[in-house]
Amino acid sequence: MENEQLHAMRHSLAHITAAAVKRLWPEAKFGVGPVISDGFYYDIDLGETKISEQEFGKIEKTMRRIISEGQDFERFTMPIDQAIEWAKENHQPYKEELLNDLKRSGTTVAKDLNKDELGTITTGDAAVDEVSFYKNGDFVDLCRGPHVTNTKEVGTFKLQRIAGAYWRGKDDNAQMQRLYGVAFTTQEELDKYLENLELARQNDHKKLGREMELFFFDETAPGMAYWMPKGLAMKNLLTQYWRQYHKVRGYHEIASPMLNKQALFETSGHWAHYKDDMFLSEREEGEWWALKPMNCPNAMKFWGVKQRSYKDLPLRFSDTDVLHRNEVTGALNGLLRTRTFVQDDSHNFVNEDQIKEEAGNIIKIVRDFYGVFGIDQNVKLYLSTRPEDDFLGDVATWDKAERELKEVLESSGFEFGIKEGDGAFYGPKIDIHLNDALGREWQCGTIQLDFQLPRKFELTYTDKDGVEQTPVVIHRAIYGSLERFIAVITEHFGGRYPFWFAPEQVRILTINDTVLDYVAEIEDILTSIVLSHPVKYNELRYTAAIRSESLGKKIREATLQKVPVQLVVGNQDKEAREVSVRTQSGEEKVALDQLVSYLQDL
RNA sequence: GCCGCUGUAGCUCAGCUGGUAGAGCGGCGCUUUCGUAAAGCGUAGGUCAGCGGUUCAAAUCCGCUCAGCGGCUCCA
Repeated sequence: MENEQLHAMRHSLAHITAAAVKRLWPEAKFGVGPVISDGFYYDIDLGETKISEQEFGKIEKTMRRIISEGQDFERFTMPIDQAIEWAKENHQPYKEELLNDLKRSGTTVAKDLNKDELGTITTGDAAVDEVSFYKNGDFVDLCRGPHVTNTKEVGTFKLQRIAGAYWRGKDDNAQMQRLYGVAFTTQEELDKYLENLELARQNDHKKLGREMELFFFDETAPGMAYWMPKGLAMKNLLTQYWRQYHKVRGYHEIASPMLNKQALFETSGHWAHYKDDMFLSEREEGEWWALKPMNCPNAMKFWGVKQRSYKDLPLRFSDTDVLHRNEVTGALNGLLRTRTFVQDDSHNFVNEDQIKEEAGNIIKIVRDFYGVFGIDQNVKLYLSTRPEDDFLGDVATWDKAERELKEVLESSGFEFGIKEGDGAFYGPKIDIHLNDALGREWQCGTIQLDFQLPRKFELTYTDKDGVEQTPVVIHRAIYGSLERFIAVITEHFGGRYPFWFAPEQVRILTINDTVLDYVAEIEDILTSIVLSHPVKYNELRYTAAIRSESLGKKIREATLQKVPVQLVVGNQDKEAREVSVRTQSGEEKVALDQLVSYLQDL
């Protein structure tokens, strides 16, 4: 198989990278060096020495020398205890840790191992008797393989970047230096890959946001977007569609304070967990107020404000209030990760028997919303199940809920994956992921069951037998955050949004000033146009470029700003009572009295 | 928060091993009224992210801080 060969090439390059690093820095201690999509990486601990990109040339040169030396990859095995001795003698503590895990559990995959035992020394019976090594030249590495037979067979590669990475993904462990490389069979493939990467960067929402005048950031408000008129138009349109859609499906929109005293979050439990990530203000000694980082605690208040009956269920409170989270600086990323954001939130109160149907209803909303943008085939859904130990509630309830969510997913027609143990401590969840331009996955929509929050707020309803019961809450957001959703669809469409969603849908381009009266006439028509699908009362967004510039320049500007419909207006058009319509698919003449229906049919 | 990189005019960028800042676009003014991706001329913009240090001299070297990007961790 070609893929297996490419995998072996990349894996071998990881070893060659490590071998080169060892030649340059003999004291290097190595972690793991796996294959990833498009390439490979190797985790290296060089103590105080920091590799920077300036050293890539030197490392690559050494790698090329190793490759040209034509070293064979030789596999051999060693008894496990002897391998541990080898790691000790060669001062490879990370390998030693991996070997101890192998000996005890037969695996080095951290999540399959008992946390408390991770990396500890093992006594007693071994889970594996011997382990395999690969040797190329004088470089020996613990490895399952497979590899190419000779270093000359590794194809073409390029070191890409260096980044810090915690050993075994735990931030209290040592931070290693992760050296990333990309690798392909041929130079053409590598060039193509780098070229595509460059093209993907053209679709960066931060770049398009500036060019299309959608939003910007300022260093006095890190992680918080400023919305320009065109960007705000999109944000409002998302909300408008959301509001129209939910209103007729049994959702009740609410709004609540943006600032609460700490007591609210103490009740919800967030104070203990997330105090450090909240924006706080100490109004009086010892009295803290917090900008709300999520809507749930306030949403709970709406249930508790009056007596509730089983007849009220399901009861759905939706809102789009502004939230603030003091995300760590390193996590911020344009609109993809902000400190101020709006969730298209809802808290649906149900009883346990209604979970499945309600989750099914929400999945249908997901289908509709993502379908409206034509991206329902691009989503990836994940079911996250009960965490190993850090969870609340009884296992039977969890199991039943997980089973039901899985059934909902199975009948949804969406493909989905399962993230074992990745659920929140209060309940299982379904996440909806979308890719950005660089192929990174971002969680957008989410459906989270919560068995705990209603208890914390002591919320109850009276069932038909007159007994007090506790409802279950489903936290759900379809877009996720409006900010992130806009980022993702901007990158998905490269700024060329569907016509109904385009921030500037139509631009009139004049040829000279003698048509200004005709332009006014056209503007009257455009002002009257209201689109009705998929969003009702979607007033047409247009501008007129009437400045004394060449037509070529006006076309260039409108095209760069990705305005989907350009109306060229000159004397010929004026006399013929028509406009020259430019779209991505070409150009055509449209009679003035046909303009409304033409635009409404786009 | 951690690791690496980056920060020069509104934008995109140039500025070699230190000698005290430049271009194109954009803005403004004048001219031009033009038919499908950049009209012409002129002009104004910068404590070179900020603070401190080394030096006769710092955009350039060093330190700290801030912000952004790529990863790691996190993501209620």
